[in-house]
Amino acid sequence: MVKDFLDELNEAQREAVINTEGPALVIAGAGAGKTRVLTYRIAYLLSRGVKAHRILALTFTNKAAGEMKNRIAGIVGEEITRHLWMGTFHSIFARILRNEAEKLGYKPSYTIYDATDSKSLIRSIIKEMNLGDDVYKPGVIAARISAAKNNLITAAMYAASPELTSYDRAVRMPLLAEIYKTYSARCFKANAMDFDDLLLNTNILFRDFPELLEKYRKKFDYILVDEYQDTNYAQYLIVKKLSERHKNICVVGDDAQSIYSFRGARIENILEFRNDYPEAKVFKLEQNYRSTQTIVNAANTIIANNTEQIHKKVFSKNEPGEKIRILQAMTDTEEGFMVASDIFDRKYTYQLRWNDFAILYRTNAQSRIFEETLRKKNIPYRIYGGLSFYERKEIKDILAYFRMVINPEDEEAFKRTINYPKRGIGDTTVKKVTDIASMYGDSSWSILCRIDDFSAYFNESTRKKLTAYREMIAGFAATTQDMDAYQAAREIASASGMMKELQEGQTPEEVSRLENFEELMNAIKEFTESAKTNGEPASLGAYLQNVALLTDQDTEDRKGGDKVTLMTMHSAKGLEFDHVYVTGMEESIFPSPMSLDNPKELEEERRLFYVAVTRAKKMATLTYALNRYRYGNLEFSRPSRFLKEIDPSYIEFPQLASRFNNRQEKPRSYRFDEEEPEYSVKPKEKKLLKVTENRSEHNNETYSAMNSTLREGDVVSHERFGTGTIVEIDGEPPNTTAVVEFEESGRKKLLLRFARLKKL
DNA sequence: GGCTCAGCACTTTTT
DNA sequence: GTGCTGAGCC
Repeated sequence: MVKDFLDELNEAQREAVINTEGPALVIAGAGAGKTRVLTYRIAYLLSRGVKAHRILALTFTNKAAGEMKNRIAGIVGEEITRHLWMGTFHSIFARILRNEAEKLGYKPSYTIYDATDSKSLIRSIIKEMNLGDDVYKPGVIAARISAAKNNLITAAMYAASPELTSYDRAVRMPLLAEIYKTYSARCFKANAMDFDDLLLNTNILFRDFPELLEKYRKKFDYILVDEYQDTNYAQYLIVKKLSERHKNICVVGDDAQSIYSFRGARIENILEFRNDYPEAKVFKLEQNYRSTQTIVNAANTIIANNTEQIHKKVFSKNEPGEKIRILQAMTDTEEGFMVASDIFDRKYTYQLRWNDFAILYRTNAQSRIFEETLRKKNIPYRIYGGLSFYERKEIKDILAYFRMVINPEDEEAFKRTINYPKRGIGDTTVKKVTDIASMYGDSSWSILCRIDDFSAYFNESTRKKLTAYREMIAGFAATTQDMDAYQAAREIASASGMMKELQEGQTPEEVSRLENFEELMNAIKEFTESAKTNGEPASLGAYLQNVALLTDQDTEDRKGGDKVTLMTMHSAKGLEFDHVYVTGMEESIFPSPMSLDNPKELEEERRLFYVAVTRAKKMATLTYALNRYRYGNLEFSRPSRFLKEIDPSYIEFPQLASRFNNRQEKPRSYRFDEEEPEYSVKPKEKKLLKVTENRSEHNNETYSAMNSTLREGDVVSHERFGTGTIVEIDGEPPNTTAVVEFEESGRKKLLLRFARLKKL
């Protein structure tokens, strides 16, 4: 069996798999089979008798961990795979911190504050300190605190650092250290950790409790880290400490794909790996199996403009493939239509699925226009990013109830649930409660527990309402004690009035909120069932432990269906699509204006471009608009400098050719005129053309209702194909489909533009 | 206490 | 164009 899967690897991959002892650095170019090496290396370890629970594999996303687990399970079986310690840094160390929380003064039931919770807490601290949030911007402060934590700088260390504090004075935020201190204290009091605390506290745990460090050192015989170029200092140190004894540490990554420095990732970790482990074996995976030669070569010419990198020669033995297309649009709206029509045409010309296409952009704000244009063309799409599922208000609201039940000291959950649904406890009352709480250095919950001590502050009816709330939460804790997560969630949702509130909604937004709520319930149900089958705890508390660390990617995926993917270039990392559109290739967008004054940041933008282009398997299309709406008004923008960095021999400008050959004034996004794709439609493979009723002024085309006047057998003419006969019409408007047999060539063709048919 | 409306600020990427 | 906040009114 071992031999079987080793045979599927190339020389470099195999070496990286079987050299399991001692430090190893695997430099994996884009599409070079990085995940493959990781999974096989783990499978190989298991096949050599290493116990699954002694392997620690750290990834960057839940999705990566999940995929790897599936693939390993496919080789060695699910039962063994289940015992692997495989997950994101955050989830693995959250789990370890659950076990050891008390050492640091936390309870095992601690809550994880997500970015929204952190920001909201910071906002309220700023307010309490009577600082203007125009100077002390919560977002900026959250980023500063996060950066400090990623570099293991605690609040006390921060305040003691002349460098940091003088910087803060220079940017007119002298009290930042103070805010950081209060923030940390509040989190601690609320028995809550934010994302960065999970890593910071793990480090503190290992620093202050050497016997614990020893315990985990002995526990994990082999450590593997995926996407090592994206690790920050806190993560680096944890891994370094854990592997210090046996040094069986294998890190896999690609310095050319390091794109997360803004949130603390240090490309140096991978560049300088050999400084820490001079004896490390280095494996370079240079053959790209994903993309055409053109794409790989073009990407190489892009990244060659960077200075800081590990030398490697990525190559492809796939077909040369088509050139990279660069398309120009007059406006951002036209860019949207251009991309949408191009996808539409390609899909029906080449019989593709919507799944084969992805539209990538630099900022989430750009997604709106693509959503609109795709919708107008009835093209199904799936959008990632923006507000993630778990960040939606209705989801956070209901989760806040669960949090209150599990950890009633959770202040952010308290603020969310105290008056939602409305129960007559207004802002004034809430503020009084939280003020008293911070005065006593206590949680709001504990104030509610002895509310009658504060009759001077609250009149009787208010006290009654507060008590009713307290009893409701305490009641939930009691009644759901022996329930599984799903039963408990249902119970709390209906008894709290949340269900009723959601069901009463009439507007489309409210209906969608209810749908989201039901989706959450499904997710909880799934969690409960899978936990039960695996013999793991299925309680609400167990569910809550993971949920804060989930992103929507796993849930969105499940919806499935054949859809075009829309996402930022960042979130596209690790994915691949046949056809990729990299949009907004403009100086004012990409590279981001924020990066222009810093060569390092500019290099990171270039790596991001590299990542985006190398997502494409068959064809990459780069688009830009000459004018773009930026919050209100139209602004002029120039093509991105990155476009000029690609070796010209790999790119083409189809619009220019088209205009020339075809006397067409409009920029055209497809090369209809050059080589007509040949489609002899055999009866069984007949795929049908979808025609929509949408109208687009922009490309002066109408997908019209005239389809309803055409019948099978009608003789029609087409501006380019000549005359032909309709052999089949299927479906109801607006989704009518048709196949036409053209006389001229004697073969059947699918049409790109149904509306171009004229009945004769 | 709760609702509505006007004005404002915002756009880099996210575990 | 959007989403949040705060003032003003019921």
